[in-house]
Amino acid sequence: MKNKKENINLSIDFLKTISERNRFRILYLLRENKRCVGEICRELDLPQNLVSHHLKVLKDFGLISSEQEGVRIFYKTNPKIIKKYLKLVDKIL
Amino acid sequence: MKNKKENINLSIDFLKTISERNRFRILYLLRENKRCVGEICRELDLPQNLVSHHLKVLKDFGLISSEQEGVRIFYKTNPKIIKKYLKLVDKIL
DNA sequence: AAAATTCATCAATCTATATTGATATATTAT
DNA sequence: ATAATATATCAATATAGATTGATGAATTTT
Repeated sequence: MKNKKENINLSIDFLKTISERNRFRILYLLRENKRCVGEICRELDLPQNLVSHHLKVLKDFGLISSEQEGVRIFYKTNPKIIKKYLKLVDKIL
Repeated sequence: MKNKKENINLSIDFLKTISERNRFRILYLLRENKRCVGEICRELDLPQNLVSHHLKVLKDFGLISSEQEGVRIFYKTNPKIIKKYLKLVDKIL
């Protein structure tokens, strides 16, 4: 169990990560099925480099994971991790 | 019950509102006792106009409320409303 | 009524970061 | 080996919004 200040900072970082519109939409899109980058681009009508960038931010925070399948890379979300952070925020506020 | 798109936008607006560091700290500070603006400034070591600005953002979103007492204005948070929005986010993601 | 205190508001500036454009890397197909 | 496809990365720019500085409005005190 971390201390209060660390939990506050962690909560803020989490909230900043998911509050960006396109990242939130990506998480929403991935909540059911895994998708490759190109699919995400098409579904959300966003350029590839932008989607790659947001995927990296989400992955760096541990909210999504990826697996290579041939030339494509599929991303999937882990709802349990998201729930864990939401609970932390709920506990603090 | 609103439609999906509205709920997504509402969630994003909520997350943006609380993810700003100083607003998060204000909410954290107010979660127990009400405080006047000056107290918040002193506790968080922030200038008065900045605190007023963030209080307005939080109040406009309905996350806090205020009551005048003489020359001072006390703000308090409503944890139930925050919980309601967190639940919405949890449902969507 | 004047001064002091508390808070709000507005315009200007600063800052963080989202977006874009160009390019690199890796895998598959021909 | 070359071309084609899919994704990542990096530098440059754009933009949203946080912060600051100055001022105004309201209430209380003297």
